[in-house]
Amino acid sequence: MISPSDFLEKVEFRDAALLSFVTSAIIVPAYDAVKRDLGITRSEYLLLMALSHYPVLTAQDVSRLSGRPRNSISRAVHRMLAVGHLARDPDPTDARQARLSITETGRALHRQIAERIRVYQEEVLSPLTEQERETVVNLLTKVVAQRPSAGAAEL
Amino acid sequence: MISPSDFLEKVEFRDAALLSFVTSAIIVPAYDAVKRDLGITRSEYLLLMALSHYPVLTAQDVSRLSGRPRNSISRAVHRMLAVGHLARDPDPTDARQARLSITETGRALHRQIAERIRVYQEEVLSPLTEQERETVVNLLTKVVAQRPSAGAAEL
DNA sequence: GCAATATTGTTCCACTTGGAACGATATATG
DNA sequence: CATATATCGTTCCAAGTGGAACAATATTGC
Repeated sequence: MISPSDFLEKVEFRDAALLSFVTSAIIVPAYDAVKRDLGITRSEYLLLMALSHYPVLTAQDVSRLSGRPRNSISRAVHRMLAVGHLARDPDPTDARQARLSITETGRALHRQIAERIRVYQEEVLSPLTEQERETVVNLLTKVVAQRPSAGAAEL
Repeated sequence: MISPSDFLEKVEFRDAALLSFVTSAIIVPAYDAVKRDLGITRSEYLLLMALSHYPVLTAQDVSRLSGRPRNSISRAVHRMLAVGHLARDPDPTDARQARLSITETGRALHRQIAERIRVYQEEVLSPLTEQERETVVNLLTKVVAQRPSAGAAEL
């Protein structure tokens, strides 16, 4: 039987493939679990996540921050408004945009989602010692520092 | 202005977010360029990639190897057959499955795609020294070794 | 101050995706 | 040997996705 990880050693861009494999091992199951159990799509939790770290954002801000297109965020905003996880106020200085903020129930949901993803992260990265993990984080941080505005995390 | 990378420092699962950010910075633009310039979808190049490293595979093999569902691979097989990048022969010992192999034009296309992705990889990882990069690769390899059959690379 | 241009958020649409069910074939069980 | 179960590849369908065009509003340049 051929396993997916055998494939990694053969591929022409092995380093990217390794990064992708590890990322997927965390993100994909976590994302599936969140969608299945909480009914939240990716755009929706990116929206909640952005708003739980910044008190007020426009939809455009969230789009740029998350790397999702504006129409996806627009849909997410409507769904989250409908279930009361978001508040939207017109911006008094610019009638085009609206000021979005997260509600307490939205924040609670975000905490649930984040905790769930964190559990997957810990499990996948458990083969590394504390120090090894810190090394990886430092080196990846160095990489990110060179492209602060690149495509955004495919979280 | 808030940049996506600022977000990384705040998120609850920063390590996964870092991995995801770096992976996306390579994979997403590379994938977009391949689709735009060569008209090849992700399932299709995963198919070509698998077959350029294993002489004969069934669609099921490719599905397991790539982590893509069987119907996606099925579609990819038909498209690649239509343009002559693939050959399909009935398996004499099992009429359910077919033996897939890549043609010379398929192999050439694969080379183009792989080279293109490799260029993105080199550009994004260029902030690391040779040694640092080796360190990252070793540590990620250690992580992968613990879950050889996990979800497969989201390449 | 006014016309040209840019930006925000939305709707529309074409496309990709992956789960589920299906027919055909193979394997296991009694 | 017959029936139940599993597997392969396919088709169907519902859902998510993102580009493009759009109306409303803001900003810029003359």
